[in-house]
Amino acid sequence: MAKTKVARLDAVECCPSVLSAPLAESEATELASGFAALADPVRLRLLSLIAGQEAGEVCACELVEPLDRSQPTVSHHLKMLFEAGLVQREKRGTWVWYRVVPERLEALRRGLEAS
Amino acid sequence: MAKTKVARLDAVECCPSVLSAPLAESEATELASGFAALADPVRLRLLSLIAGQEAGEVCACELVEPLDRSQPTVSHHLKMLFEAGLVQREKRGTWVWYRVVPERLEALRRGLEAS
DNA sequence: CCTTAGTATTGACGATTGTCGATATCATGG
DNA sequence: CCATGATATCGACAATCGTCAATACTAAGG
Repeated sequence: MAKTKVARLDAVECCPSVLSAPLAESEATELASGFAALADPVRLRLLSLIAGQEAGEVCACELVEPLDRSQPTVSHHLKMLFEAGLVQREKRGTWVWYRVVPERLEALRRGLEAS
Repeated sequence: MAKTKVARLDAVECCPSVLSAPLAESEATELASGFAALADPVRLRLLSLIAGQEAGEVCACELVEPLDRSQPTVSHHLKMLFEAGLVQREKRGTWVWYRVVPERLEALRRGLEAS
């Protein structure tokens, strides 16, 4: 991807930035909901656990114990991450496998970029 | 709020990343509180309004009207941004002037960086 | 079928958040 | 001093959030 050439265009069309004033109310609401998904330590650790896997994915069954939270609580946070577009999930038999969506993280990261 | 002393001081103190697994609980809590400060549309618009000033700073009196919120509400959000280290404030006579702290935004941005 | 096991949902609870009106604090200019 | 105006704090309220126990759902193996 020739990113340098189209970088500005993408930034303008695809993802509003905090530093590109003035931020419209709808853009602000959209960005804020993304950051809200990151505003919890359990969810951040979930992301880091999933992203840290060699295979790029991990079974939900391996995410309960290291977080020291109940299974419903972990399931709840995984759902929030999924609905925020930060992780993707795939059911295989009894198990559900999660992987991060780097593009979504990148979009939020660009929201904090200095113009 | 003294953090427990850690061997890899630089790596831990400077900027933990979501994608640098595993994210310790204290690091996750620290990062999450930063993102929580960004998880509100009013605060994002405040940041964009302050950052968008030519002079790099703006009087608080100019921030109430464009946000369509009461003065106490805006003051409340400015306080949260200040306590999160995202803005700096300076009192000059009756007025208070705000400017963004780019380093803080940058630190949070790096928290979302791929490895 | 029935049991087992992984995952999701429900219902409840205390804690936190965003909001505003009322009020306090503070600096300035008569 | 006092009056004015900018900013911060307080008190209250509804709404949302994080959490867990209980339970429902679902796929696999006897």
